[in-house]
Amino acid sequence: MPRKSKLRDTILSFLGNKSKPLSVPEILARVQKKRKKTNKTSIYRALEILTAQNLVTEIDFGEGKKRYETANLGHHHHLICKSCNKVEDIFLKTDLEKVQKNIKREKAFNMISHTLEFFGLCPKCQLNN
Amino acid sequence: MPRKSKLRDTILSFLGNKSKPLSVPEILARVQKKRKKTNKTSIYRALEILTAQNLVTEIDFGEGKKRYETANLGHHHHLICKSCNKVEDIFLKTDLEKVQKNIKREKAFNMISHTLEFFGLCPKCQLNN
DNA sequence: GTAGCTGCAAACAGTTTGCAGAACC
DNA sequence: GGTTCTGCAAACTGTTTGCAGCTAC
Repeated sequence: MPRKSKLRDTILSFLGNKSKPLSVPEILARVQKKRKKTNKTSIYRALEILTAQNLVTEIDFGEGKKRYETANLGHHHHLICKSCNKVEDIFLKTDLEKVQKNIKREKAFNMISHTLEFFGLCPKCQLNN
Repeated sequence: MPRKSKLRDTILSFLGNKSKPLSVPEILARVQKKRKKTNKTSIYRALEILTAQNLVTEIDFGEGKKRYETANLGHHHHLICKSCNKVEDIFLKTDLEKVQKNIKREKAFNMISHTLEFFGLCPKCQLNN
């Protein structure tokens, strides 16, 4: 059983202030402003535990590194601006329920999860062009 | 303008034999069976050109490395088995046209692209449990 | 001959592993 | 006191960069 850990609490508070999903280097930089000697290894291990506890969700925007966000928002997707990199959460009403059911029926594929991210230009960046 | 390149032709032929989308290490291993001294740098640069020419598509299954497949199948998604790692192509009839239109209308977000991958258990692996 | 392609060495970024010491309960 | 957490050093993997030599046209 995991014990109380100040580091994990700190990370959770940063991910809670959700500007956007944070990468390990970003989390490390923020944590080190409070505690200089914090090590990246500890961040990786803390995130591993938080993810296993379903307190944090791992996402991947195809940047070659993972990002993390609090899980308490529930299942959702993201609009990622290719120009300013802003990330907006988006909750699909019907989601992909029907699509997944069709796949299960037609392919006998037992669905566990899916990833769905949208890339484009946010309203602001559409103007600056 | 790109010239003719034996390496790019070789890579294309491997991606054409599509077992599943290949990563750079996998492509390198296959190419080196034919030409031992082929360098990974050349693979990366060849793929960069092929991607720019829209002959090859880059995909990311969240493994910490990119994968590549021929673009000639057209836009599609993947069913990835979490047990045996088999990858099956899937073509969604309606795709996400409607979803994307709604987002554009509601959020004024100008959509460029999206990623959508499904993870689960293939029929075979459902039995071996 | 000149632009593009390739190999090699080195660097770089994110991530993982092993071990010793500190913190928790 | 034993288990969990943390820091540090080192390694590992995928990717990028600079430069010199080779190839295609």
